[in-house]
Amino acid sequence: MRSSRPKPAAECHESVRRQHSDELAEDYVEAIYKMQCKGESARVMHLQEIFGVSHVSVIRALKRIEARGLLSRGGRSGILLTEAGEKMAEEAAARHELVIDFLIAVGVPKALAEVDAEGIEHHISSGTLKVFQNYVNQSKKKAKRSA
Amino acid sequence: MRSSRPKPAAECHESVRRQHSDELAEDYVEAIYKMQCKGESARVMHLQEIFGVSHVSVIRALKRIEARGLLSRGGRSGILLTEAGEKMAEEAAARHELVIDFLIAVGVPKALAEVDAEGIEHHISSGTLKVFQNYVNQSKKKAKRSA
DNA sequence: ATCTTAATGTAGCCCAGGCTACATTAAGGC
DNA sequence: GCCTTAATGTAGCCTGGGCTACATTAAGAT
Repeated sequence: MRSSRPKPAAECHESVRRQHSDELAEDYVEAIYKMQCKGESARVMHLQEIFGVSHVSVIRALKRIEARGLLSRGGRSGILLTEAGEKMAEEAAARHELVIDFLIAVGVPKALAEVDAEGIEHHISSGTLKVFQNYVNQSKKKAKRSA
Repeated sequence: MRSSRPKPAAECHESVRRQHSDELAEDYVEAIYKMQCKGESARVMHLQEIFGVSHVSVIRALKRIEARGLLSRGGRSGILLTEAGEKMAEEAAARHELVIDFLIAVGVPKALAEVDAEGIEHHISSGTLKVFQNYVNQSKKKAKRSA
């Protein structure tokens, strides 16, 4: 907190920023989570590759995400998700999977579905997600029935 | 090459930026286009309201979009789309409509579909859009048949 | 013609998220 | 024990997009 800051902003754009920032945070915690699930400890260089950005960008993102209490980096022991971070990661991963499954269910080729899910997963309301969920469930039922 | 480089960047993030910037540009030209269709000439204050940002942000966005050759603002005669701008607007509007129609077709309530379409329309590949288009067409056919 | 006001534009700041270039640190090889 | 190297971290710059506060301009009222 700069002490010289007269609290400049109207509140309205706060939410926009936050949302934007959430996207990035979710992508990161999700990636870290997946690596941890595979037994690997997440490293800066891995994330750098995954997101296709410089290690500097990764480090700064991690700092911001750490400041939000989603992870901690104790020295070089890699990156550890906090409980909140894990929760976010699990939710993000679930949403991600759901979007992919949904896209596949409506006929998008798997590879494309995986790409597009990345793009849209952060922009879908919970209401629409529920619809997606229903749709996927229906599709599965139908598939089972016809099998 | 160090201090003398006014064009510092590696190319890789160019595309990311461009894409991001495209989103905003599309939203603007689409909004302007719609107003023009209704016979109104687009004004800064309108866009300000539509996007819920300050007029300053609108002006700066318009400048950047103008610099990209998508519109021109000759004095106070309002904002005019160039041919390229109109083309972009039409495509964006069509995509927008398609996404809404698709969401509705899979069961998302209309109001929600309209909100979510805003969020995701910029992140959907042309391949997936085609799938959406097919889906919508099928739905319409089905609706007609049962009618 | 002047005055007021609303619309537009400018100046200047903040933050996020890119980058490069340089600095440090941890590990391994010798 | 040193020396190289790869991973990480720092400094500093850019652009985009947000804002407030102030400046200008176009119009309408008087």
